[in-house]
Amino acid sequence: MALPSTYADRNCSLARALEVVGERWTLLIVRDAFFGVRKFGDFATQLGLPRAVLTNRLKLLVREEVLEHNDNGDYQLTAKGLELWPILRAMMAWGDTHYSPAGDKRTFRHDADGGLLDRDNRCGECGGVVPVADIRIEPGPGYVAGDTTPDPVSARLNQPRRLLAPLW
Amino acid sequence: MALPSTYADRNCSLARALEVVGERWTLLIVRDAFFGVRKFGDFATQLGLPRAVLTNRLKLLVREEVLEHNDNGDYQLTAKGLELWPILRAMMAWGDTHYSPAGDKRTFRHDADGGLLDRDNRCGECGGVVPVADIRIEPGPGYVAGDTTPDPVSARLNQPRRLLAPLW
DNA sequence: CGCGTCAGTTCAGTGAATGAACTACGATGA
DNA sequence: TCATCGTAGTTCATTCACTGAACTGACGCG
Repeated sequence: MALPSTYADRNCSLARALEVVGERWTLLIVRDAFFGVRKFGDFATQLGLPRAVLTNRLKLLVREEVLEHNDNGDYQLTAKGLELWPILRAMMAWGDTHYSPAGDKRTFRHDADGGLLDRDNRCGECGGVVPVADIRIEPGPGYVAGDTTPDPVSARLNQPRRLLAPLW
Repeated sequence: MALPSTYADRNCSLARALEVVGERWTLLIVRDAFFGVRKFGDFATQLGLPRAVLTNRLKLLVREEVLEHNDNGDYQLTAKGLELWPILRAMMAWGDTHYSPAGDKRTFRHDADGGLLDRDNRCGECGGVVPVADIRIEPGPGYVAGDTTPDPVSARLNQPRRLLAPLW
């Protein structure tokens, strides 16, 4: 979707955004990066996508400065990448609303005071807008235990944890 | 992306949402629906996508109850489809921020009082959250005139207009 | 009846995704 | 020094989806 046969409408910032994060797997990779995944192998394990595709996507994301590939081989979100959070949040919210009748699959809390976050990242406890790094994610009422592949990466991801904190 | 080879992680509402709106073209079709496009031919003209692909995407969106196909052949957003607005808004905002140095390509205003909307759809004038149907969209500072194909559908879309109001 | 328009369908060609196997390379350790 | 292991990719044959152009079928109009 990205480079070959680009979207025609240059006046649409949506089309431009989709050229970067609109391809299959890309947003899931970014989501995993928010959840603390940083290593090639961990992305591959957790997402189960072909390694060749992962290579291409990571290259694109690094080229577009959504991720940076640092010296010890880790892929980490840049400031530009962190700004994708509202998109992920909106998509998860829509998916939860319409495809998870038992309730949200994940809950987001303010790590400092445990307050629930609304969909604009505002804390129900202290009322402030919580920066991404201070968000704690945990399984929500709609979470189905045992429904994930029991790989060690997923196991860690499904523990309550702070966003962006490295997995290992 | 949708049915064949579905995303594995059933506990991720993001993956579930992406199965519906994550395929190439789908979000652009939904965007056009917000902008008032309702007819097969107008989607095809405006997006320049192969008609076979358009057929598939519309079928999927109707099956998922994002659009409804009413008796006179129009495709219109359902309530579930309208709830995709925050996703579109977030993506357009990100695209504008990072790929439109001259400013936003579109501005959103409260049609009643002309107040600028922030990224949560709150009106800068009256302070209320504006429902989608009361949003007026118009070319913003980053809009590049003459950069779109001069088809009649695009021409109408680039006039200031209310969201959801039919094109014709 | 003849013509144009709209809404799709069909089809050959191409490019990307898939899955499995393979390679390159640094760290460990006998 | 050399074998072993884990990580990070690459390669490749197959499958699948997208592309673009042409075609079909239904409806409206004069």
